[in-house]
Amino acid sequence: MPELPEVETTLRALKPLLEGQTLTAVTTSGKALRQPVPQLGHLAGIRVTHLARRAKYLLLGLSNQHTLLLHLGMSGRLTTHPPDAKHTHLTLATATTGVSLYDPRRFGLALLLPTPQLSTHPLLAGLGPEPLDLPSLHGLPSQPPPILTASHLYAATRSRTTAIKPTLMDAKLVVGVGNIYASESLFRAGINPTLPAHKLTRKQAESLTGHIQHTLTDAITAGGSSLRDYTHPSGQLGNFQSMFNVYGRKDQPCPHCGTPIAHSVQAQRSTFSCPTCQK
DNA sequence: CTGAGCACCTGAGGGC
DNA sequence: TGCCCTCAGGTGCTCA
Repeated sequence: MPELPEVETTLRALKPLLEGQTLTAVTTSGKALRQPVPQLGHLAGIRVTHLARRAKYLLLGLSNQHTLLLHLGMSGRLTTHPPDAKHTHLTLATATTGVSLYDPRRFGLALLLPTPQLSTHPLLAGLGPEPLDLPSLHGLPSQPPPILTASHLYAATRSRTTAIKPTLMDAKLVVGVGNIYASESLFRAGINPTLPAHKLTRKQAESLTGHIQHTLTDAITAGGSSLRDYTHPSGQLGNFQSMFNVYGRKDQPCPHCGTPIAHSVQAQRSTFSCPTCQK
């Protein structure tokens, strides 16, 4: 499920459940995610001091000068109600609730890192700017990360001959733009996903920057309502997908001009676009 | 440095 | 019913 909007809404849902709470037990499945999950039983009695985010990494600051870094991969969720134990790889229990990392495909990640070394950890050190300035970026032990600007997008694409769509998904350039929102942002900006990145004009860089930011902001607003279903048992999966203009809509009419939406593959990932609106 | 390809893993859905 | 194929929201590695 997770692109940046879902990681962000997950964080917002978990914050009131975990922040300031003492962990009563931390259990792991013993199965490896992208990397082996460390033993975490010794975190019982430790307090979660704050929740933060960098790119799609959730960062749980702990009272023992360590940070629990979590990533949801392709299929991960953090939920108070995991569907089954088979794919529940980590559970953080407090006096009042339990939050589980549920991840069938196991592309996720759980690492315990010394907080002072967080910003220099290889996973985080090379990341590009954040698309949005959000409260979740603050409270990190280091300075808040830079925020995407059109100037950065323009400058950083000058040396890239690869198509703009896979380039947008490169976290060295900008973090948090996944496969769905790369297609959606390019549609909104009217830019062909196959345009070589270095051919992006300054004007297009400005437009694209704005549309990335608006698309993600809209998705966070909508994702809040769909993701709540994962942490609260009451709801069904939200109508999250109804906001997509092109993603998953192959052969359906473009919402602007009615032309059938085209599907292609770039860097082994599905791309959706309007052949008329994105010249 | 860039860019292309592959790898990790499980489950859902379509065609036969 | 079952088998086989393709596809899925991410990221990091290798090799040219």
